[in-house]
Amino acid sequence: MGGTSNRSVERAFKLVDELAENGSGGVSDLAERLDMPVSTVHDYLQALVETGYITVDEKTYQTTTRFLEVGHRQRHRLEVFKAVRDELEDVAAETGEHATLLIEEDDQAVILAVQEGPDAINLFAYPGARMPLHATAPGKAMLAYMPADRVDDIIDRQGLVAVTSRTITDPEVLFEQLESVRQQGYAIDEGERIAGMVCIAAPILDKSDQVRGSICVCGPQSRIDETRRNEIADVIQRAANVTQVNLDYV
Amino acid sequence: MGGTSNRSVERAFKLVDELAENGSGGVSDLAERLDMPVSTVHDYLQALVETGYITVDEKTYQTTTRFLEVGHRQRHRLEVFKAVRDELEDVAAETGEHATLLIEEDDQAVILAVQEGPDAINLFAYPGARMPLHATAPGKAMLAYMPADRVDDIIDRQGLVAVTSRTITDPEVLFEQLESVRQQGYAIDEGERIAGMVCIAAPILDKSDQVRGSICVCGPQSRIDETRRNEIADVIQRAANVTQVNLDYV
DNA sequence: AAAACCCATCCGGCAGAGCCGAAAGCTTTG
DNA sequence: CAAAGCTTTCGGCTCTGCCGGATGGGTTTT
Repeated sequence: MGGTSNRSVERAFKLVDELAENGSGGVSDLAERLDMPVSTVHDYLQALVETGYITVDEKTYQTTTRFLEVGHRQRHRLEVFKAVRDELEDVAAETGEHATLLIEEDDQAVILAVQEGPDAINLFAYPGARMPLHATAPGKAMLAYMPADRVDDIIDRQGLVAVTSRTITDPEVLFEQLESVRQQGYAIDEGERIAGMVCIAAPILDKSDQVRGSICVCGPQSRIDETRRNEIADVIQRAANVTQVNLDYV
Repeated sequence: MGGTSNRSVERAFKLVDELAENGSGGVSDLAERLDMPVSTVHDYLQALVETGYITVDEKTYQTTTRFLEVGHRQRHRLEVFKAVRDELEDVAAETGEHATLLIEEDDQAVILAVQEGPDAINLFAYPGARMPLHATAPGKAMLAYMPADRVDDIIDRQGLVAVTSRTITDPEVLFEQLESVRQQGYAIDEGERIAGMVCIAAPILDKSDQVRGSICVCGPQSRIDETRRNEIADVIQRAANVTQVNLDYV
């Protein structure tokens, strides 16, 4: 752990994180929350406001819409996003459940887009939401198509942390499942991340068989029985295939 | 202009901006783009990666989905956003045009949400897009319900910059229009921001008559004649009223 | 296969920038 | 109107960000 990190950068983003996580606040309020000297926090907020990423109103600081903009632009640069867009809508319509697009980023699965019952009540599915790869259907779908040593590395770095009582924590079991994902063409998760929730996901591959993301459908266990699972699996696999074709045209 | 700004913070975000604006890049690539020493850029990127807002893949740096997440969270903390959501969808459906929700931030109008023809081809309407208040219907709708001295301040700081040949550049004319906005209850812009584009917008007020945002419908001039304008104005005013009621329940 | 080149990365000493205690302004509260 | 609680300013000491140069891996050129 070299710790080459630049202290100012670290602190600036600590402030951003705090504002993003727990909402707006005043100078001394934030100073206390982060256990920093008031004047220091003041200096940083000043600097951050000048960047345009933070704004003040009535001595209350908060994040600006610049984050939305940057996030949005990044998303548009990702080919998968463009390639999947229409498909995702279809999937949501055909299954009647939440359909999401995920990618892998820094050893985690991240939601890029959500379709149906937008970002409404669902606290777990919003753009930018991160989750462990091994504890979700889309994560497993992506792992299944990564080189084995890459998977080993991820397990090394992240561990197989249990999120619910059903999360896979044994590497053996994980590798077995990845094998069957490769055979079936889709992954499934039953309460491994959220109790009572079933997710079914298919990987999105490009023409050189690199994983680019995953399409996922989630719903309450009660609503998704054996036959519905097969239906859903069909729908998302078709969508993933179409996406793959689209990718080549982007 | 004291310039109290913290150099490290400034530089860190300059890098973020560059990556957001012109896409990913390597160390020396970015060093050149920003005219900074390579080793310095390397240090900053290192620090930024540690924050989780930037990621490296194959020596190529880019923004992460954290921006999406932060932007998303902010949006959810804004009451207007929640209050307007269903309405916006209805507006888009009823008018068949792009419907957007905007707020004021740092003397500018910013798009918070877009409905219909999602964030597709429309390069001008995406979440986070910023525009001058005086050159757009939603901007004028919001200005009309701000205290006069606030409007003066904004004109002082931002000026009435011409975006197209039809943009209002005369304060007198602007104030006249704001008056008629107050009488009609909605604002209109004909090619003042984008040539050939008509926008109609209604302000969203809370119970103490503070402006909280604006609902806007845009479309090509050719498609929106006199009668359609009135229809649209009715639809968005109704939506704005419902939103106002919703605001009290949030 | 050696040489030339282009990268990212490491190193380390110096200057200047970040740091924060203390004091000064502003509002709000009792 | 005093007191409390906030933001903001100030300024000198110290630490840290800075960047030229060295290192080394990787690729292309000769």
